Amino acid sequence: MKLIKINHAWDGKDGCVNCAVRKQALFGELTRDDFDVLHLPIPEFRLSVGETLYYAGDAANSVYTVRSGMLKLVDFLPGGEYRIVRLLRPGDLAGIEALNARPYLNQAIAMQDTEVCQISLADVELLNERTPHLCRKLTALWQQVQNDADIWLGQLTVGASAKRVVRLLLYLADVAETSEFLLPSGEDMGAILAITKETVSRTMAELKRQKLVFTENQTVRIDYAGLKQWLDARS
Amino acid sequence: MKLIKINHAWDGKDGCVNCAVRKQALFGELTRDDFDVLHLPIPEFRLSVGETLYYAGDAANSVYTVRSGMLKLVDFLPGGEYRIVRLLRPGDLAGIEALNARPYLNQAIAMQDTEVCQISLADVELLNERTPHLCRKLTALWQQVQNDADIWLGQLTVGASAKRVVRLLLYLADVAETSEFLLPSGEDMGAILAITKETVSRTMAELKRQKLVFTENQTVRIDYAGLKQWLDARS
DNA sequence: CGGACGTTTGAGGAACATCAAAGCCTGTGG
DNA sequence: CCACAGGCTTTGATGTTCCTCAAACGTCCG
Repeated sequence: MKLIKINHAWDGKDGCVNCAVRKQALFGELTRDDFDVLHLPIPEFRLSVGETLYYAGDAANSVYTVRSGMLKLVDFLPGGEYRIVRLLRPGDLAGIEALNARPYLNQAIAMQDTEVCQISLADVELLNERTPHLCRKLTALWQQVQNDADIWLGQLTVGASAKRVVRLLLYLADVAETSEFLLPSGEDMGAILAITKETVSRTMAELKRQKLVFTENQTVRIDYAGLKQWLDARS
Repeated sequence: MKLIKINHAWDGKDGCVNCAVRKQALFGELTRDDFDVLHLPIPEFRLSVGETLYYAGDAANSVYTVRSGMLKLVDFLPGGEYRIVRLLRPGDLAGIEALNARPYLNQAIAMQDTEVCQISLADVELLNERTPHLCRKLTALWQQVQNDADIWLGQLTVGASAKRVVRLLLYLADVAETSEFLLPSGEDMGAILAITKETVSRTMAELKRQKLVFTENQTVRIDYAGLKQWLDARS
């Protein structure tokens, strides 16, 4: 793996303290002094679309805070198929299983241009002994994992394929906090929903015909309320 | 909810310290002295098949360590369908989302006669300030959640229905650590795999014909190696 | 301009859901 | 002890959904 390492002018303590995603991220509840414990500067990497941050089974020495962009966590099945089990957005923590000294469970691949901060296991452990803040934040991040798994399992892999597509669109709008966002490729949507890209395409075409979604290039705008109603009508 | 409360002769500190599932469970890494912090005795409940431990949306003041039996975590969908998103076995922690002051995410229902210990949020927080052991154990338990979610998403909701059934049987054997175990009802297996109970029944019938699984009453014995081979043959 | 890649659309067939009825345990009350 | 009701499972017949395969179309880059 030879990812591009970024060197900011503000590398060092102030960079972290003022980080735009710090509130949501792992270091969200640390005090300014806590940062003195860390090995600074924190390495930061930039990934382009399709690049892999780590592979399933890799020895895990770091976790990564997503600063911008989006990562997909992918399971490859014997036979070449793949399944996307989670999406990571700014503030999320990738490779969280490293905290148990386990190899990475899945492959992390950038779906857009993405920036991540690398946090070594050693730093996490140092901080953990120093302050209870980190444990609280960790718990919150794990909770997020469970929350997502719940949505994935309860809503995105169940029922008619059209419903799944609509639920995914609503979910993406929810996490993006806007009804206009970058649409994953048909194949990726299929890998999230456990349906084929052709079925995704057909469903999207139908939704466009019904004026519930509008696309231009990669970006999509959805009629959030309309889609919710569409869902309720066939539940 | 009026569950049956159990009163053991050994209620108190010794009961916990000597608990059969303590090593895997939340208190696994506590020292004997740590127990002095707790409000003892720890309340313990017994649930019969079908009884509910808590409902989705209930205010969550406790987590529960499963001592024996099995719980299912269930999502109910608008329309009466339901989906099982996780199974909890002895040593697992139910209601883990309570640790973030969130209401319970799903309904917990006993699939067999089941015993649980109730641990109040207050106790967890007391311990957490006193010792870093708990945080480590919590992290391990959250990891388990992620692991399971991964298996669920990657293996149990993907591919032909027969493959899913076989993967579920192998999974159940793995967690039970024996190839002979209590078989969930057809409807429950369907709710885990996102297929109908009829399809489950047909698949099981076929596997019995092929001498890969044997049932008597509720218990099932599987030809573990045979099923693995069966899976590999059609991957 | 041409090639690679992702999307769209179509036709056909397989897999699974649905509906329905019969069979099988289990517990209950006569 | 047997009869019977209720729940769960089994099996069958039918229909729909969605996957598969295939070809055409569009878009991005060299």
